Amino acid sequence: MSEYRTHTCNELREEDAGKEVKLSGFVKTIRDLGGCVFIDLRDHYGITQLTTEDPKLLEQIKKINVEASITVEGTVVKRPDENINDKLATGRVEVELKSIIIQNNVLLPMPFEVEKSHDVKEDLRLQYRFLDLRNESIHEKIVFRSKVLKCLRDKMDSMGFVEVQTPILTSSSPEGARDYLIPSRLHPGEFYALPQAPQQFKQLLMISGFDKYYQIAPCFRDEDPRADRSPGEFYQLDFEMSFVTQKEVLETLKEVTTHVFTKYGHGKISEDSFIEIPYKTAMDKYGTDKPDLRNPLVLTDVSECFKNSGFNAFKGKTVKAIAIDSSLVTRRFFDEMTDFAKSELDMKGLAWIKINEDSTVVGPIAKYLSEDILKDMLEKTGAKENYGIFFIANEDYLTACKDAGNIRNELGKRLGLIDENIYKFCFIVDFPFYELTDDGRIDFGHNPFSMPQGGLEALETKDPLDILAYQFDMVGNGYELASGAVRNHDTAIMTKAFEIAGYSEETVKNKFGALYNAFKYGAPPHAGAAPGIDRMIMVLLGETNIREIIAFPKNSKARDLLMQAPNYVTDEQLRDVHIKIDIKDKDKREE
RNA sequence: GGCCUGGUAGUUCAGUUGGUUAGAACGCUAGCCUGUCACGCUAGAGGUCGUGGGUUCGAGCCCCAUUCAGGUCGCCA
Repeated sequence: MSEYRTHTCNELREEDAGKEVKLSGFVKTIRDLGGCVFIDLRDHYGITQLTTEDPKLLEQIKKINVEASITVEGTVVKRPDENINDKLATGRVEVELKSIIIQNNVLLPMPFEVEKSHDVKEDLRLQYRFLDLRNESIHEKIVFRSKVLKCLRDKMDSMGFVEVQTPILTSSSPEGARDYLIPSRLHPGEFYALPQAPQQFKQLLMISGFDKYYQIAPCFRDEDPRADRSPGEFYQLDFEMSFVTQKEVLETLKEVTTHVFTKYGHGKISEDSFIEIPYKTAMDKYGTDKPDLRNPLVLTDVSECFKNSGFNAFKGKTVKAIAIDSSLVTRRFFDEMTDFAKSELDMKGLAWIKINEDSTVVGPIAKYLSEDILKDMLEKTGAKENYGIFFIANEDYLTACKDAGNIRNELGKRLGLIDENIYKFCFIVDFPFYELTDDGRIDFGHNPFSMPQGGLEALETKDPLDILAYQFDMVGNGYELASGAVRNHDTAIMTKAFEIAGYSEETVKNKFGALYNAFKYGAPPHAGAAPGIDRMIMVLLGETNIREIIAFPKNSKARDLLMQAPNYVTDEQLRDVHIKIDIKDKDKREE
């Protein structure tokens, strides 16, 4: 028997009545009724009500602060029928106290009430995260995360994957996100970098013949966070497979995702999930490469319709249309959407028309649309009586699509078109291999490790901007949940691919020396992907803030408010690693 | 780095057109209360209105700067 308890706070039931028990936990609330008192004792497992009428104990309880940790002894008693609380698993019994030991009282004022911590400003919560995590609902999310991690590991094991841990201290890779750097003590002036992903290691493991690798891998990127993007560090279910094509990787993603979302999701997986949508189609139809397919609205290209209309502002531009059933909205809805487009999306305006019940058409640009044009437009968009159509136009094709995508999302929200109780997944495939940079150069669109479709022949014969990559994302409910690729394992293709992007073979050798060299030793064809675990758990729980499902998250400036990192270090520490600080505002440095 | 929003009691917020002593709820403290489980009742303490400057007879409110936070764009192989 433990010195501290015979049972947890979630164990005692009616049939335990009469038992002498010992419980330990935190004081959730004290309800002092004068002659008797009730204490809700909370531990990791649940809540048990304690009670006493003993004057000596009543006196002792006056000294106990809420959230103190205590150990109590007492007798389990059945509650009278009229006092049963079915909201608690232990609500049919209570513990009649015999003794209380205060393990540690609360010595400072509480910064907030634990029971209401969810409503408290985030920086205060993070500063006192250890108290925030006592809150049952927040505590539960971390437990949930543990279950999902175990589920993922079990699933990967059962599918024959081997978990391999790869280095945390590694080398900086020049492409991609900004690295976190670690100065070397033994090698003055040299730096390690924290891995942005175990990308090169997992490819090396394929060359080592591990066939199927996975890892719940910490990844580090020194970029600004977002609500759905963890600051600084995050975890991926990183995996890679040999002798497979894109098809097998997508199947694996589907199997793992279906498994974990069926087991732990709060909604059903939609029947039509896991369809493959080419990147270009996604941009055309949804205006984004991470469409929320729960939203039934689609974009229609109506640029042609405006070519011969009298509305000059749209002439020669890309015009996207979104048709909505407007029978339940008023004129005001259209105006509010226009305001939204201008203020939130920085668009110049948002044109619209509304088709009345009697087929008359109203709206700011209605008068510019001839009968023929209108007929064509209704046919293309599927609009009819009691429908409205929004128009999004821009000289730049992609900007028009993206703006329209944002309008589509907002319409979905405002019209309540999103079914919160289902998950809809899809694969976005066929990402362009190259794209133009702002200054007109050709550069890799997504990542230089992926295989161009058509191989060497495509690189030698096609317009680079027409070449597609075996590169894909998995999207769920509008979130990018994974991305992956068939890797380029052929040094001839690799050299050519880099050449087109303006890099010499020397550069490739320098940048990816280990990989480049290893590919020369019978590298097998391989492919893989990496679902983001934090984001997956966030979507499983229906959360919109990724920090909610991380035990000790950094804030949106990548600061750890609890441990106060980053922070200044001593001059001696700096000397050890051969670093001199050179910042303008010297006053900011503390000794 | 840009843009948007916000910072008022321990916490969450309200605060009218710039006008007397800045309010509420919860929490906290003290007292009362023997069946509560959001216990109830009574009383009380608690504020440099983020910071600095300005306008004004007068600023929580208007202006400028600055700082912190959240969101977003850039960024994120």
